[in-house]
Amino acid sequence: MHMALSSRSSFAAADVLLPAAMAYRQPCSGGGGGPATSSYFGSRPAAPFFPFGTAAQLDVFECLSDEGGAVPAPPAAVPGAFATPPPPLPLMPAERVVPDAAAGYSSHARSAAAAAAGEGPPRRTDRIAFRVRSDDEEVLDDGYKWRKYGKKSVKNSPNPRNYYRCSTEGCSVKKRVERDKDDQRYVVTMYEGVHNHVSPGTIYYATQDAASGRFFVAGMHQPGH
DNA sequence: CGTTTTTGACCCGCGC
DNA sequence: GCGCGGGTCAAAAACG
Repeated sequence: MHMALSSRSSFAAADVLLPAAMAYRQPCSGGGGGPATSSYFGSRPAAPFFPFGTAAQLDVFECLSDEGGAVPAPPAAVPGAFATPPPPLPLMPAERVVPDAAAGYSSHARSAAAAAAGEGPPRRTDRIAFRVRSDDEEVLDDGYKWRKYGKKSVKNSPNPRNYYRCSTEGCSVKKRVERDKDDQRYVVTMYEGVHNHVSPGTIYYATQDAASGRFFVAGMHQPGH
């Protein structure tokens, strides 16, 4: 069963959401105040992926980082991103969600990843988490094809956590999805790793300007296709 | 028929 | 050393 790849008309609002996603992501890596560590995009200018989808559902968009901790969604102007997103958000204090998620994941994900990869070294993986409002849809369509490989109930949450892996061969990007334990209306999605390929769904893609580090929507299809 | 989901077992690191 | 919590594997079932 495939997710809502086509069951939902997510394209209509995508032009709005894409900028939004990107805009939020930039501050995401910086950690809202600390030295811009650029944990995610900054260090990996490659394969883009967009953790969002089902446009209509995206109500609140928060970004979490495994090192900075909470990164409250930047309310207004985001330098660099083209269009300032129109999100009427911030009703949710990010501090509540992040510590839990971030702490838990950073410690365990590391060991687990290391074990799985068979390499002990501090192989830092790009990890990014989003918390979006989605009442009925759990798995947001981000254009990639995911294969579920596990499901676990977590200690401090009544909701199970689902584990997905990118089904594209050679791509080891993982993603875990769970409903917010406090707000069942929200879904926390965590991505780990970077896709080594473009979206099979050929949704949107973007390019990053090496000099400025900014992102630009380059089109609707893969380059050269 | 190929791919994905399901689900329990297994494994591993960490804290006590 | 042991138990707990969390992440992954793998076999079988389900699905399109």
